[in-house]
Amino acid sequence: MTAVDSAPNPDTTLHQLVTTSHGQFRTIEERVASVVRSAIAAGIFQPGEHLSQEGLAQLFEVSRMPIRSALRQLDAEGLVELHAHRGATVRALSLEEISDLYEMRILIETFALRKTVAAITPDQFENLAILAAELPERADQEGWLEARRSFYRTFYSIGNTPRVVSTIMQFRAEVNRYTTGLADVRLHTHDDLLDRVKLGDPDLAAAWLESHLREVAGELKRRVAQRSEKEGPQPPAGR
Amino acid sequence: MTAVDSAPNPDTTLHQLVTTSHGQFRTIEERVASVVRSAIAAGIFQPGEHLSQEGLAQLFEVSRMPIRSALRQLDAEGLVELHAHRGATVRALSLEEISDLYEMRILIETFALRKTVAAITPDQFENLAILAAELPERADQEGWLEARRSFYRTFYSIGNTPRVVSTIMQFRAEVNRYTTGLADVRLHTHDDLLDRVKLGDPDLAAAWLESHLREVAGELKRRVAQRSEKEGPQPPAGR
DNA sequence: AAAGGTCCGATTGGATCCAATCTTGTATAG
DNA sequence: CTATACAAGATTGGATCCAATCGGACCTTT
Repeated sequence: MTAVDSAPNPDTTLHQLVTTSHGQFRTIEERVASVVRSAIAAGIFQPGEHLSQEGLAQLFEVSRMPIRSALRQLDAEGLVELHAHRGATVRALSLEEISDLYEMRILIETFALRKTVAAITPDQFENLAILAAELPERADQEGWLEARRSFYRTFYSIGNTPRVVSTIMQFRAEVNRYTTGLADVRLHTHDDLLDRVKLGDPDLAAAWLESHLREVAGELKRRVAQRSEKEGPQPPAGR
Repeated sequence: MTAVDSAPNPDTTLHQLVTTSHGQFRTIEERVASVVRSAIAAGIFQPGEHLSQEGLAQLFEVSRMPIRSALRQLDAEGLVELHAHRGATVRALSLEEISDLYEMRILIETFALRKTVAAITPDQFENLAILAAELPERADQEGWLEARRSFYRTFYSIGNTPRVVSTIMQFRAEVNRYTTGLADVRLHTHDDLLDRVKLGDPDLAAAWLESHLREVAGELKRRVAQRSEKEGPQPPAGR
């Protein structure tokens, strides 16, 4: 129950996530993993927060077993931290780790973007443009985050192997919960990206992506820095 | 039992792994995950092979539950593939995916290596030199793979955040099982690496690492290609 | 004889129960 | 008054049992 009560207000959103996730998964653990992943991305479960198996089990109205499986998976994905006999906490990233994550994103995503630009067909481009056009109207809605994930997944899947795409999506998932506040900036990011892709120059597109990611990382670092000095100086993240 | 019998001969090695893993883990699932990870890296469990929960449970003489948790974790790490109600198989990488994995390794590891070169102290260097000197004599022994893993982990931990190190180790773990045959080439790789690090020039060290990884990747691709044409043409990896 | 459907065995997913470990509060000794 | 040791409660790890799903064999039908 701590997992539920600790969320100040968006508790309703959490229940929405749980209830709307019913018919779309083959097993319960997949359902749980997906919902908790989304909840962490949306900031409903905040970094450092303790997630008790019993609380989640009551929330989903299932036993603790699929919860455990889901947490194990999220642990390997880097979203939660599991300590033996002490339970799970939402992983908190230090300023330096966020910075590193963005550096790695720049390296991998520019590598992948070049391939995408080289491989994309007019049909695929049109399809992506439609998806991008649908995104703004879903903003602030419940499926927003998932829709954006889906867009980038199909985008990078063009010209890249599943292994590369999964790495990209994992990095994105890890930083997502820190970027939820910058929605105003990122509303037409997709259009900007597609504009560069349309030109067909891999170097140009890669250069734009790098500067864009660096910009976001900078703003993020600024925000985290000023927040941490407001809450008083404390080591990156007490364990 | 299929999991045991299918290994033609190194079956004994598998039992060695299981028996020698007794006192060093806090929970059974950690033990299982570690042993299976090593077994996949060593080629005892071969790509595409089916791993039954019951077989592994009998092998470790435990219930199926810690097996399931361990498999879930290895699935998220990319070493096995989990299909609902159909069990786990050792993930088989296509030629293109191996290539991509090495490209990503080049990007991330050169990034990390520059930081290591810049941050390393004489004491740390001496410590690593000792570890590297111990490696050749443990070759072909049982703890060889783990010792090498440990070396690279401590190496990259110098000057880099845990998040970066864990990404590197994950990539390494995924390609390890395809590189077990090239031990002759990689016996003094560590010394070569340390030589470059000793010079203190990040660019030089990064350039060497890139060419080295490219060389290994090339040999790997050649080997996989000729093996697949010997076994007859077959799609990358049937599911 | 080939194609489709149905039934049964095998394997995995989920629930309940028990054991082990950690945490917290309390009491006692210094 | 502080610090350490002990003990009770809570939470997680592991085992056993039951249910759901998948695969293949056999049979029926055209």
